[in-house]
Amino acid sequence: MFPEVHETVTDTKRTKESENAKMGEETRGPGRRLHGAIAHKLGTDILSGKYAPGDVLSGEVAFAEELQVSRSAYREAIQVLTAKGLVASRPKAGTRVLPRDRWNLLDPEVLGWAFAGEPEIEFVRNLFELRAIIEPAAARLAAQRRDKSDLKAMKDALGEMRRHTLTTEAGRAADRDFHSAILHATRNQALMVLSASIGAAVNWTTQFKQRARALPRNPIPDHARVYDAIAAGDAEGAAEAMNILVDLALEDTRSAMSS
Amino acid sequence: MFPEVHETVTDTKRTKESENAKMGEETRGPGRRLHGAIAHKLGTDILSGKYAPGDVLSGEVAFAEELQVSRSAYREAIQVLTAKGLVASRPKAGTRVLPRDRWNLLDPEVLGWAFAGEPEIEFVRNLFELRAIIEPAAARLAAQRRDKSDLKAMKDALGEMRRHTLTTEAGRAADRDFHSAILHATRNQALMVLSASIGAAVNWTTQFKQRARALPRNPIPDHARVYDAIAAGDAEGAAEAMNILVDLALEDTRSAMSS
DNA sequence: TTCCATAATATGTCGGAGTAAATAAGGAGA
DNA sequence: TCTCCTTATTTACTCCGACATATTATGGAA
Repeated sequence: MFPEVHETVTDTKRTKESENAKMGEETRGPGRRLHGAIAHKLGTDILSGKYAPGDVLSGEVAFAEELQVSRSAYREAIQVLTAKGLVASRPKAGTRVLPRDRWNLLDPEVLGWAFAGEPEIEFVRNLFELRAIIEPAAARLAAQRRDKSDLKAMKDALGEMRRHTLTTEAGRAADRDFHSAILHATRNQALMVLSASIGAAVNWTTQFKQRARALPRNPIPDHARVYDAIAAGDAEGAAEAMNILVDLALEDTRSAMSS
Repeated sequence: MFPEVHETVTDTKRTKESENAKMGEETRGPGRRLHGAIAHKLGTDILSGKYAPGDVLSGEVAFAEELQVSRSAYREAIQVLTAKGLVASRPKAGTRVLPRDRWNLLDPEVLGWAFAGEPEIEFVRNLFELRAIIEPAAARLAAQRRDKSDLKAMKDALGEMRRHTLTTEAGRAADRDFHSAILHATRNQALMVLSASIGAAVNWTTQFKQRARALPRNPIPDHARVYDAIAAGDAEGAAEAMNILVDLALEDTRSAMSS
């Protein structure tokens, strides 16, 4: 769609926001390819609700032209979105956004797109609920299966957490490392994959907390209790301590988001 | 690399296995596009271990030629695998298989590729462990949040299960519907997404059980107990009943796989 | 030996042409 | 008038060949 001849305004909602993309500049971070940038843009647009489930995107040629990219790059981006269950395309019918229950919401990249804008509070609650299910169970397994290297990783992360606060990136990284070490000690691949998703979500929600206000609570003692139970091989104690930890985090986030 | 002047046989491993693919025939089921077929082939090859983490695939032109497909189709397939965390490609360095902990193992399609061949028994155990964590918690939430339509869906699925056995596709579908209805009643998007993965895994493992021998146990009473507890709003009872159900399924699968 | 300019190589992007599939339109037959 | 089959048309799908870009390897100068 060359701006000077936009006579084919066949689709519904293109008119008002034609000051669109032009890609390949600010949206395209370093190291990210063009098709990756397109996928990121479309992904965030879909997750933010700009394109709702059931909507059919404009055709390949039109949309690629609109974004000022080649059809190849656009198509490769669409394949990415298709792989994550966000869209599906068929000849003649076009490319349409799939219903939400088809989205791979636990895909790390999709989660990133969801949190790129303002995520729905309901979805954040869902993630915390999942975390409240997974992590105590993981702590229980970790207490049964951990070895010395696992304990060392947890202890190191705990030490890092003592040196920084959750308001710093280093502190959040240490927090993630601690939880990641626990997941790793479960020796369960599937749980570890969830670790990537949950860890990312936890990271973003702690950023929320930081945005709202400084953290009132000192998280070290709660984490230390989890570590002690795992080190002692106390499965039920580890599960219970982790339960408390997650509940407190949920509490903090809830009050932060209501402010 | 024009076919009539193929004197440049620079790559390493083309010689011995040149009787390879030719795609677009038996591997390409109806409704599946060419790039989807390529992604399926490469995905199963990676999950089966034919390409191990760290391996670098032959170059685009060479591999596309080997599969007798265009570079475009091959590239789109690679984008799919990249989106699922199986591979990553960089200019000059080539496309290499990522370590296992980067794979999105809970992606339904990836799970399908994993079960296309003979899945590692350890991985199946991991999935059941995850299921044993998720489903009782889901049943607990479902008991608290279900409405009439949820109960009707469960009841219908239960009725279907009574009419068929798990040796038939209809019976397995009913079993999946029952568990899916419970997940849906939790009102938790993240849990529902896991439903797709777990449901698929359960389906494939029940197929395993069937392959080994006919099911000895009648699954109806166990399922009915879960339903009764959810219908009664008994959260702890639902969790406990589901716990038993998952344990029994694990038991059956374990004995079937050891035979 | 170290460092920087240069070349080599593989992925990335582009534009265009043609194929195949799914829907819509139209016409023949009942 | 309705049904069914044929035909058009639209759209995604595939292919091709070329060029751009990024990264590594190479080789020469300091």
